[in-house]
Amino acid sequence: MPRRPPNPNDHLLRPSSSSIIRLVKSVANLDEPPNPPYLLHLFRQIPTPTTFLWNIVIRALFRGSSPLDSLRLYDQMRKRSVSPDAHTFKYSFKACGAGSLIKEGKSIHSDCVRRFAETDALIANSLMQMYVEFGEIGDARRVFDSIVTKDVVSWTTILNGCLKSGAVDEAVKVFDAMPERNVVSWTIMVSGFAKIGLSGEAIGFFKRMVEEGVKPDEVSIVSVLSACARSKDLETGEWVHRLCGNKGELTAVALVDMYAKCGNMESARRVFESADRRVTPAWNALIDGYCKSGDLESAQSLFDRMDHQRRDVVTFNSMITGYIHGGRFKEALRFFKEVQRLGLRPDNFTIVGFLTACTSLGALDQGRALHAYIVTSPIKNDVYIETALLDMYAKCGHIDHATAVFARMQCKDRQAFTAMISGLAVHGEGESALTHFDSMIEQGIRPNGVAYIAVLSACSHSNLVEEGRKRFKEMKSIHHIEPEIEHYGCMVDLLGRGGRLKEAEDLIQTMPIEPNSVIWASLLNACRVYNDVELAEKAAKKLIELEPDEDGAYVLMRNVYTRARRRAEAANVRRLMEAKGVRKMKGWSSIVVDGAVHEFVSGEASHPEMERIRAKMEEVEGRLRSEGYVAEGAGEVWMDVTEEEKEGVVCAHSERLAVAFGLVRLGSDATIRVMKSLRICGDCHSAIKMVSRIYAREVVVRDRSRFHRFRDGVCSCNDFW
DNA sequence: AAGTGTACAA
Repeated sequence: MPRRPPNPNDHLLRPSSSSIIRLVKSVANLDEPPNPPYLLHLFRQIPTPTTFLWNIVIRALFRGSSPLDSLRLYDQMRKRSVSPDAHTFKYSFKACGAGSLIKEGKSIHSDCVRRFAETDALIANSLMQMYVEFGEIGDARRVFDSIVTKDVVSWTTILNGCLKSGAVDEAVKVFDAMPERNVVSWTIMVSGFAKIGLSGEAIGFFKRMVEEGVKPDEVSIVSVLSACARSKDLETGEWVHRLCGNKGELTAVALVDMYAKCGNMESARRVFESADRRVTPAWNALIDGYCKSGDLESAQSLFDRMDHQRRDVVTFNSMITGYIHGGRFKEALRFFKEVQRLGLRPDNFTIVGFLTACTSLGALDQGRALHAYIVTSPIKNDVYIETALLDMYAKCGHIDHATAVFARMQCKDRQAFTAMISGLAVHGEGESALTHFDSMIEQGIRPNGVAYIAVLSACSHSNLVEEGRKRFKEMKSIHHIEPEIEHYGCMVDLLGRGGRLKEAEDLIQTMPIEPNSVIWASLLNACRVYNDVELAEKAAKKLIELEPDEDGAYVLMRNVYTRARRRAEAANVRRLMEAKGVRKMKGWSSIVVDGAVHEFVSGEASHPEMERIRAKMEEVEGRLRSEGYVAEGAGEVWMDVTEEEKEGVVCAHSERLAVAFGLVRLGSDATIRVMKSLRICGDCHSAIKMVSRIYAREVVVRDRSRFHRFRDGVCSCNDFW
């Protein structure tokens, strides 16, 4: 029968019953899913449909993604006492599976056993598949065992169910016991193992399949290429490429993605350029590859070359994360505006990207606005969004909001716990961080190296030396995680700041990894705090070897000599710096007022409201002095300036300018929130403490390593940072 | 009965 296109006005012609039946059959059998209301409208005009007609409409409806309509039809069929046959059940089970209609599925199952034995593979296979989609592997297994003559689909379905439910050993048993395996069975093994991170095994199954003479199809090729991409197995990827050529647009996409993820952008580009159809996923895979390799220019030029109509939300998401990883947050935020302007629907990936940009910029207000938007939008919170949200609040200074987000999370994974722990760490809440870590382990979540970085840095920020030592030992002895350079860095910091300089030095000497600049800088900083000139000289020498152009070692060394009253040597360091052309890095601070970011650089007077700021600073200085404040500049030199300049410039440190600006422009009860690019200096720290008391203002400073919350003359760091 | 591009913690 020739298929005719559905015409919405056909029903107006009041056709005969037989032509309606022909129309329903043709609409229901279309490859493209029909419009459900239209199909139902036609169907209802048939006075007494046969079981066959009910069946094809039930099938058409769930294919058109209306599984609930399928089941309504099944119910009507029963009410009108039409006998269901095997196909009725097959399609109804599929509809239940597709729509996660668990209750309905079980009830139809019991209807079914009253009429048919489960031993019929036609029914049993779809029933099994339904239980697999419900995640009820036990029920699926029971159905499987009851089938008398299992065909290859029965075996393959239960195999898929085992892997989906995480029963890997069971899956292997089923696979070995199968009397016959086709390309689908093999592909299930390939993708199932790849999904749980065992890409090597996944690739092994593919190779075995080829050896046993089963011809790979496009789905299996795509699966194995994805496994190669995941495990960065370029060699196998190239072998698959030779095996399959680049036939088929899905293969081409998978090849581009595989080469890009393996870091071979030349091959990725070659496949892309020679593909007959450059579909959006292929562009996206290539763009993302350039972003991941840090080549934002190539990514941007591809993006520009792309047909505007072709760009989808994934394209934008890739660009956004690319710019974020490149540290270009403001440009990343511009893509969001573009997504909205084009009327594309931001998805969870977009939201996470936006939040990450806010976190890095310290843009609390924008992050908060997005949080409000999520609540009212159709976007469903997931663990990524929630983790990004809590991280945003923590890093923007609101540890209480972060804690609240965390408490409400339905499923807390390792990343969520780690974000919470490191949030508590930078706020100096070490004990709470350790409690969270312990409760994570109690819940059966195994820590990894990153979680341990968070824990050890929490100990180090809160001066929990013994706890830190204990955790560091347990890391290897209990959790079998080999410490990496970052963990040694935390330990050197912890021991050094805790005054155990000798132990810190011993650790550096005995650690199995070559110490890096972070480690030597930590030790040097500890030497400055505890006035150990000799060890400081050793550390500085190493640091300068590793980073000859950086100013850190010189600045710290000058402070060490000055504090030890060895002025000649301090001056010598200064001369050395000048001779080598090492320049001091200028720090900056920023503060948000009325949604606008204001940036301040030490000693610079470029801000348009500088007059008011200067007046405020003079007033503040006056009040500090009358309260007995003396600039610590006499003992410690923090800036690269001469003695005469010293006090004046210390007073003009960027964080002081930002705080003064906050006093001028913010309401008298608003918290002053400042972000600083470097660590806060000791002098500013004491001054801001007093400001918080004299002006009865809460001041929060986020510096390079942690938060300082100043309230009533006290800082949350307890002067330890 | 199987597959495909983008995300969070340091």
